Amino acid sequence: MTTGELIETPQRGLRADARRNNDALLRAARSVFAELGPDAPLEEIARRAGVGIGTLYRHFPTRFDLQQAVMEQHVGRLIALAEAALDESDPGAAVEQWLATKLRTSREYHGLGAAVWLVIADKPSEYGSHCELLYRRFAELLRRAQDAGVIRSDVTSRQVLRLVNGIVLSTEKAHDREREMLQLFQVVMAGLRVPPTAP
Amino acid sequence: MTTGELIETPQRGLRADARRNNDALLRAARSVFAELGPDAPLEEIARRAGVGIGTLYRHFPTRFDLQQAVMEQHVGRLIALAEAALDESDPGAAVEQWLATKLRTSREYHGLGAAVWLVIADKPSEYGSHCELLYRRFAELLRRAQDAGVIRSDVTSRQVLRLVNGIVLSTEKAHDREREMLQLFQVVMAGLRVPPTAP
Amino acid sequence: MTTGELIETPQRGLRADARRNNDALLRAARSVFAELGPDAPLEEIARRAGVGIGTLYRHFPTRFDLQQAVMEQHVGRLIALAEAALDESDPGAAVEQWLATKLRTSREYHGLGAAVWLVIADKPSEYGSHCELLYRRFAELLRRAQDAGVIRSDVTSRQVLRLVNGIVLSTEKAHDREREMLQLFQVVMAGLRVPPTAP
Amino acid sequence: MTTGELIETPQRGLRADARRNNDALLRAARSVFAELGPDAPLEEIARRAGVGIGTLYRHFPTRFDLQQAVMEQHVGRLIALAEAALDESDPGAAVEQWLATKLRTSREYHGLGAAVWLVIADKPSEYGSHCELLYRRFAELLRRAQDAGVIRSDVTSRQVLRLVNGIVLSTEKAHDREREMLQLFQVVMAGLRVPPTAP
DNA sequence: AATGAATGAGGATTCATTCAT
DNA sequence: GATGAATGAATCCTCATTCAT
Repeated sequence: MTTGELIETPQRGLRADARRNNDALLRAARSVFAELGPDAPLEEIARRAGVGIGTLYRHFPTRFDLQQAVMEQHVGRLIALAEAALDESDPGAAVEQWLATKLRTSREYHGLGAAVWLVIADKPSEYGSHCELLYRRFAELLRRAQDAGVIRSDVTSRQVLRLVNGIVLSTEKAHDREREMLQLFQVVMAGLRVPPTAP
Repeated sequence: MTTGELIETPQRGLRADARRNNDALLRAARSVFAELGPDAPLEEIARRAGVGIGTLYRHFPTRFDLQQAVMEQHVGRLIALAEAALDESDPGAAVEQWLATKLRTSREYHGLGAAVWLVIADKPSEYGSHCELLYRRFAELLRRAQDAGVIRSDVTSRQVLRLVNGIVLSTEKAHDREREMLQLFQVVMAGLRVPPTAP
Repeated sequence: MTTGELIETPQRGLRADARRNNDALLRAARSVFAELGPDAPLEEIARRAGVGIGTLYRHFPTRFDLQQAVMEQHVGRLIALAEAALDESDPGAAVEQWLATKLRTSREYHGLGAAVWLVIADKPSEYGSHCELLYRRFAELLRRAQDAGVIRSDVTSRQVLRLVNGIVLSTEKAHDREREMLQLFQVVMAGLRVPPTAP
Repeated sequence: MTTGELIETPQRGLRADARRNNDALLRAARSVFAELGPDAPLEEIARRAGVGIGTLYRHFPTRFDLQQAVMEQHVGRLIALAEAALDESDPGAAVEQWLATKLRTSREYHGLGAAVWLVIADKPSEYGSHCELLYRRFAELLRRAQDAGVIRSDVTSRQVLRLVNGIVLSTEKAHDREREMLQLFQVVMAGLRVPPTAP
C-alpha cells in the first residue's frame, strides 16, 4: 500500500531539467507561502527557485495550481503516515501521535490549505480525492481508537480534524507557538478521551 | 460599570455629518472586511459607506486604523457582555453563554482580529489595553466557574479563548458553518467541564 | 517718499481679526514656502497660521495670490531699502550694500519669486508694477555708481540683478551657504568694478 | 582616455528591445523633466517613450534612479568634453569654450541636477564619483588657464561652476534666454580674466 | 523549454478646492 | 467671516499575466 509514493513524484516522463525545476518551484513555493501567505508574489517564488517567472507559469498555469500542488504533497505525506499508523498496535497512541504530527507539520501551511484542505472541493478533482482519501484513512484510525474505548464515540473524524486545525490557526501569531500548540492539543485530547468510568 | 458605553461613542464633539460618516464607514468596513478579508480595497468600503475615498482617509489615515476601529467596537461589546455576565448567578452557564456569543459574533471578524485580538500588541495602545481588559474580564468569568467546580482548573483563560477562536477560523469555509461551529463548541465544552466524580 | 509703507499694509478697512489672520497667513506662507518650496501643501500653511483652510482660501483665492503676496512684501522692503540707499553719499558702497542685503534676504524666497520677481509679468498687475518700481530704483542706484566711475558702464541693472539672483539659486544646497554666497558675491563684484587705469 | 564612452552605454548585455526602451525612456525623461520639472508625472515620460508605465518602473525603480540616469548621461558628456579640451593648445579659450558649452547644454537640466550635480552626495555613489571626476577635470582645465595667466588665480573651480550654474538658473523664465545667458556669461568671464597690467 | 521584458489593471494615497455648518 | 468636512482627480506603484526572443 504505497499511495504516498505516487503523490511524491507526479512528474513522470518529464525532462530531467523540467523535473528539477518543478521540485525547486514546489520547495520555493512552500517556503514563500509560509512566510508571505497564500497571496505572496509569484515572482518571489520564481526568484527563490532560481527560475524565470515564465517557467513558473509553464509548470503551474495558475496560482491555485501551485498552491494545490504544495498542499497535495503535504496531504500525500499525511496519508502515508496514516497508513503506517494503521499498523500500530495501540490504537489510542496511533491517533494521538498522528494528530500531533499533523499539528506540527501543518504549521507551515497556514492559510494555504488551512481551511481549504478539509473542504472537499465541490468539483471532483485529483486533489479533492486525495483529501477524501486522507479523510478516510484518519476516520479508520479514529474508529479503531473509538472501538477500543479510548476515544469518545460521539465525535466525528471531521470534528477532530477541525479542532486540530483550529489550534494551528489560532496560534499563528503566538509568541511561543510550539508550546502553545502542544498545550492546546493536550486540552483537546483530554476532552476527547473517554473518562474512566466509576467501577 | 459602563466601560462598553464609552467605547461605543468615541466620536464625541464631531459635527453631525462627520459622526454619521464615521458610523457609516465603520459599518461598511465591518461588512467589507468580513466578505473580502482584511486586505479588501478601501474604495469598496468608501463606496459602500456612501462617501468619497478622501473622507475615508480623513477619518482613518491608515488601513490599520480602520481595522483597529472595527475590532475595537467588537471588543467593546464583548467587554460589556462579559461585565453583564459577571452578574449572573450560574457561573458555568455564564461562561458558556458568553463563549457562545463570542463564537457567533466573531464570525464576522475572521482574519481581521483573527488571531490578532488575542495578541496584545507589544507597544502600549488604547486597543491593546482594551483587549487586556476583555481578557481580564473573561479570566474573572472563567475563574468563577472554576471555583464553582464546573470547569476544569487546569486550563487557562487564554487557552479557552484560543480554542474558541480556532473553531471560528477552522470552519471558515464550512458548508453549514453555524451548525458546524456549535458542534465543535459542544465538543470543546465537554472537554472543559469537570467530569462528575463517582459518589 | 514712503512707497514702502503702502505695501506693508494692503489690508486697510478689514476687521481686526481678519487683518490678524492675513498677517499670520503671510508669515506662515513665507516659512512654509521657504522650507517646502512653492508647491508646499496649503493646508500646512493654514495649520501653521492657526487658521482653517477655508480662511486661507477666503484671503487668498489661489495659490498664486498667496505666493505673490509674500513676494510683494519682500519687494516692498527692497524698494524701501533702495530708496534709502539713494540718499547715501558713497554711490559704490550704496550699490554694494544694497545688493548684499538683497542676497541675504532673498535666501528665504528661493523658488518662490526666484526667477519670478525679475520677470515683469506680461499682463499689467499691481505686483508687476511694484517689481518695475524696484527695478527702476535699483537702476538709479547703479547709474549713480556708474556715473561715479566705480562700476563698469557696460553692464545693465537687469544683468546685475540676475547675477546676484543666480548666486542665491546656485548655492541652494551648499553646505556653508552663507559663506559660499558671500564669496561668489565678492567674485561678481570684483568683475563689476572698474579696474584702476594705469596713470 | 575615453571615460565618456563607458558612460554612454551602461546597458550592455540587455536584450535589444530592452536597450531600445532604456534609450527611449532616457530621452523622454530628459525632455519631460526639462518641460515639467523634476516632479513631472512618470506616466507622461512612459507615454512619451512609447512604453507602459510598468516598463519604466522595471528600468528605473524609483524616480530618483531616472533623474540620476539622466544627469549621469549629461555629466558623462561634459567629462568627455573636458578631457578633449585638455588637449587644446590655448588654455584660456579651452576653459571659456567648455563653460559656454556647459551653459548651453545645461539649460535642459534645470531643476534636475540644478544645484544638485555640484553637490557631491554624502554617500558614495557611482553618480557622485562621476560628478567628482567632472569636477576634477574642470579644475585641471581652470588651473591651466590660471597658470597661463589668463584667469584670475583667486577663484576656485567650484566658484566658477556655481557662477555659471547661477546664470542658467536665474534666466529660466527670461524672454530671450539664449541671448540673456550669453550676455551674463560675458560679464562673468570679464570678471574672471586677469586685467592687462600696465606696462 | 526557459527566459525575462513588457503590459496595464487595480489599488493606495495626497491635496487642491468646494461648501455645509 | 471662520471652520473643517467632503470630494475626487491625479499620481504613484505593484504584480499577475502575456509573449517575443
